[in-house]
Formats: sequence, structure tokens, C-alpha cells
Amino acid sequence: MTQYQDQTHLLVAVDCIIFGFDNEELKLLLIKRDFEPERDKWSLMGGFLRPQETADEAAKRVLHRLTGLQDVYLDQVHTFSAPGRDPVERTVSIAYYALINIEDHNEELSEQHGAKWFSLKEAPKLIFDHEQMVTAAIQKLRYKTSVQPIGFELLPEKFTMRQLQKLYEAILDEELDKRNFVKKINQLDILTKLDEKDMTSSKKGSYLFQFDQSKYEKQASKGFSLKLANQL
Amino acid sequence: MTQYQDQTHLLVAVDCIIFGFDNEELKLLLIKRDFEPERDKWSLMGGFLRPQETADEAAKRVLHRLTGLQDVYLDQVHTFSAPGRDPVERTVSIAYYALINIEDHNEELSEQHGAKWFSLKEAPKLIFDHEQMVTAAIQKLRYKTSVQPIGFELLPEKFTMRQLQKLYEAILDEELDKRNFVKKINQLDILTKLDEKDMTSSKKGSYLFQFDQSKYEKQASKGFSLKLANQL
DNA sequence: TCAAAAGTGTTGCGCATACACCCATGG
DNA sequence: CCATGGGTGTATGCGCAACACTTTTGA
Repeated sequence: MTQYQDQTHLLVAVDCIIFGFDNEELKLLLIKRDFEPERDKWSLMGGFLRPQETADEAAKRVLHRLTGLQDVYLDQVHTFSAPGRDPVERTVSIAYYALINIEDHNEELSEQHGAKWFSLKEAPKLIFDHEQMVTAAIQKLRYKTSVQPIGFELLPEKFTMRQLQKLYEAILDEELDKRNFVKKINQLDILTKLDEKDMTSSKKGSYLFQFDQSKYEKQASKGFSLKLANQL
Repeated sequence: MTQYQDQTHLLVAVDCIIFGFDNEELKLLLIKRDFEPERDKWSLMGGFLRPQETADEAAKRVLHRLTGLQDVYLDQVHTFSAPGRDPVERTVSIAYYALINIEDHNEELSEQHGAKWFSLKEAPKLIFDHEQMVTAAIQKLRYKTSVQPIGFELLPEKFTMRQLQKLYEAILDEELDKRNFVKKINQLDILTKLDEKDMTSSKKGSYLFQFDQSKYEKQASKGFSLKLANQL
């Protein structure tokens, strides 16, 4: 049986672009590298692919190690393979982005890794090609958001319309009209309006909503015909 | 300096989904595997990543080997990494799709590889996860086509509106209205109408058009605001 | 003269956008 | 009672989709 013995074997890694949302802007969870080269520089959380796992599983593992979270929304973005991208040794890296609720993650764990949230616009320089990865991830997130309603992973279970709107504004980086936004979301018919109100943001209080998986699936099967963003 | 010595090294490959167009439907260039396992089964053209090349370069190389073509339109689709996907040895594969003019490729070369064009709908079973790759490639191609005018790579240098329409219909797998189509393409303003006519398709003859790179760039910088497909 | 493909404009409707006022309540 | 954010409806215009007839000419 033919073997592939003469071929070069390479390191394969995953790197995770971890998005969070603080009700104002999109955030990125970055870690401070604690080994050479580039010690103390900021970087994405990553890890090498192990013999018996898929890249998706590796990304999940890496994410769990940093945040303590399971079942995180993950999406493969792009694979980076320039020979010199990691100066230590050639490594092909598969970039993933993750959407997590910023409140949920285990702070102890992430502190152990020297992790910190940065707003997208104030993120520090990153090592290697990690900034390219972030750029590609945002683009993909934006695209996904504009064709299908994702992003609820970034919010608490119960949220107000206002929060959701702020989230979309942060992802798309444009302001949206309050009334039109509510109309669109309601047309999507994937949320349940609760009887509860959130009283922290105003005197009147604002209704809380909840993502409804079964509604979502019903609508998804019809195809989301609704345009959430002005342009892709 | 920390090294990554304890980590598993893997084979990394690229696989190419090669699209062509015969004025009627989308075609796929497949090769017959001439080694075990799965000898004589149909497969995508692929190759292993070499020490000093990026994945993009590897895809170009593989494509050149099969078709004799240089400077082919290539787009990375997705990376496949299931541990058992290649039974010989674990291989992570980065899938690319390529758009080529079906008339252009070197037939000798492709015959040497036992390559053959198949219409998308009549393609044979493929080895490993290659069918998944094809599916993912079509989706990405469809998406790209609907947000920016690509696909001219699939046509001869001079082509008729009718050919272009057929191409879009093949990619999007839906019928388009002739008059609306012409309007949309004209609005894009990226083609030059020639004084020549193609006389092979009808008695009247139909005008030939040519893709105009400089017009394209001018329009691209404004962003293509035009919707070519009904839905993404 | 007829068959076959090419070329061309108009209308109506649906959807997205733009826009402003009242409500409820805590302080 | 007032300040703050929450919640809601309508009118307009544009862009997309639907639609049919005339032209050309080779056979």
C-alpha cells in the first residue's frame, strides 16, 4: 500500500478569535504570551492539533481551557500557512472565531493565562499574523450576521431590544434606526417576549426577550429572507 | 528558546475543486486515482504542502500540474481535518476552488492524470470527504457570485450576454430573466461591448462582450451594490 | 416564408428607509 | 414634575421582478 512517507509533516494549530460584547462594543479576549519568542506580547489563544481530534474539537478544547465554557459557538474562518508565520517552526494555523457571553467565562482561568478583554478598536498589536486573523474573523462574522441571525451567544439569556440593537450596531459598525430594527427583528419571529422587564436601564423598564430555538429552526427552514445590514 | 518539539506533526494537503463551464452547465474536473487505497476511484486533484510554500502556492502548483494553467482564480474554501478522513495517514486538507476556462487547459496533461470533466449533477461518487468539499465550494462560489461579479474566468475572453447569463444560471441554479439580467450587468459597468458578433449561435448573431479590468476596479472601489441573485 | 435566437422598455408592487411623539416611572 | 429611556406607526420612494413583441437572417 502506498504510503505518504516522503512528504513533509507540519505542525497544525488552531487560533481562536474570541468575541464578547459589553453592551457597548465588541470585545476581543487576548492573552499575553508567557513563552519565547514574543514573550509578553499579546496574542490570540491557540493550541496544536492533537492526533485524535478534528480542528473543531481542538478549537473547542482551547476555548474551554481559557474560559471554562463548553458548547461555544464556533466558526472556521480561514487557514493561514505562510512558511515564516511562526518563527519557531513552521505551523499551519486554522483560525476560528467564537462568540461568548462576556459574563459567563471563568475569570480565574483566563487570568491564569494573562487574558484580557480589549475593545476591537483599542486592541494592541498582536504577534505573527494574528491581526490578519482578527480582520478575517470580523468580516466573516459580519457576513454571517447579515444573512442569518446569529450573535445571541454574545448576549445574556434574557436581553432587551436595545441590547440586541447595540450588538448589531457593534458588529456591523453602523448605526441603526430603532423603529426599523424592532420591525425587522419581529418579522424574523425567532424571539419570545417575556413578561419581565429589565429595570436597570431606565425608570420605565424595558421588556426582556429570549432567543427561541424552535422558532429559529422553523424560520431557518424557510430561509431568512430578511436583510439585516445595508451591505455585506 | 521554547520549541514545539512534543507536538504532533501532520501531513497537510490542498485539494482543488476545479470548475469549468461548457455554455450549458457547471463542470467539475476530476481525476481517477492511480494508487491505493481507492485506486480507480474518482477524486479531486490534490497534493501535499511542501516546506517552503503557502497553501495558496501549493494549490496553484497542483492546478498547474493538471491543467498547464498559470494565474488561475483560486479561493480558499474550508479546511477538513477529521482524523480518519484519509485512511493511509492522517492528513489535514485545505480545500480550494478554481475557476478555469474549459477550453484553455492542456488536455494531454489532464489525460495523463486520467482527468475528466463531469457535469455537477452527474458527478460520480468521490473518495474520502471530497464530496463535502465540492458542496462547500459551490456554496462559497454561489455566495461570491452573488456579492461580486466573478466568474469571467470561466468564459472565453469574448462572450455573449447569453453565455454570461447561462453561466450565472448554472452557478446559482435558478433561471434568470433575460431583460433584467442585461439591465443588471449593464448597470455594473464592467464590460466592454465589442463591434464583433458571434454568428455561431443564431442567424442574427449576438454581440460579443469583454471583461474590462479597469472598469471593474473602478466599480469595485465603489462597492458592488447590485444584487445578482434572489437570495444568498 | 418560417424558424430560431437576439435585443429591448415599461409598469406595479413590496420593502426599506426616514422620521417624531407619547408613555411610564423613579427620583 | 421633570428627566430619562422605552415603545410604537406611517408615508414616501426606489429598486426589483414580471412581462411580450419586434428584428434579423440563414435555411
